[in-house]
Amino acid sequence: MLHEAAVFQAIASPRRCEILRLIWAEELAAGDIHRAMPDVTFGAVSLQLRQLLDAGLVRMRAESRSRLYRARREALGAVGKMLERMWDDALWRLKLEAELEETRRGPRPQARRKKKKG
Amino acid sequence: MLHEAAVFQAIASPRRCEILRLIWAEELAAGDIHRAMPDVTFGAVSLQLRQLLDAGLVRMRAESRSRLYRARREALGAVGKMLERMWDDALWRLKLEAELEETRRGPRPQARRKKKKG
DNA sequence: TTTATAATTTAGTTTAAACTAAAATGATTG
DNA sequence: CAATCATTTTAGTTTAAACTAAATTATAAA
Repeated sequence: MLHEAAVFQAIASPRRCEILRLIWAEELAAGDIHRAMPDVTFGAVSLQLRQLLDAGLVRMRAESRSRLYRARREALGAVGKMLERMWDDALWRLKLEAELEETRRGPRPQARRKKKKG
Repeated sequence: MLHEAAVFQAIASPRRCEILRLIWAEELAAGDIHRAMPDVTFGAVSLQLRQLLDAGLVRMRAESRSRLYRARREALGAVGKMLERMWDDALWRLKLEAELEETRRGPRPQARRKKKKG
């Protein structure tokens, strides 16, 4: 297991958390990660990836011209579990927000109705 | 349970972690906390305490002129467990370091000897 | 070898956090 | 009430993190 202080420091940045989330379940190239966060430069993403790598929170392997990153979930231990819960909560919030939006466009149903799919 | 992002942010600072450690097992007045970290001003300590309070990581109660703080261990959940482990490790490191120091002043004993007290 | 692609690194800038010194608050004592 | 103590708050400074733009490295394709 990693030195917790380093882990806390690493995940304190929303940017690094977002990167971790992106490469939590799949391996992505640095460029893919950057495309998912177009509000910053490629350089900025690369620097954060380096920090995560130095902290031991992600793995990297070179494939042809690309460098593929993925989270070292096993190294994150309990912090990882908490990140997952946080991300799940975010999804839940989005879902909730969508439902709230729906209610704003029509009368609030008495009881939960089966949603029409689509 | 608290919003994890806020917890991560709060514990990312070594100063705030140190404060949490001080008030983990006992209630301390702001002034006591400051006396334990004389490298910063009272004002600085007070500001960090306010952050911890706003983040919901500590409780405060006023008693006479003092304000007594203590960690809300229950609110910290798994992060709290990790902090504890981190602090235990620190103690262990100190102990180890002391033993190493001892070996530098004399021949390394074959097996652990009972320490002379004082 | 030249050109293009993928990423990293560097140097300098912006931004935010932590801090200090001093002023303000609020309870307690004389 | 004034004086003191414990603490907080404010305004301004220092320091560190994140960022950008541009230069650099490394791989692959033409």
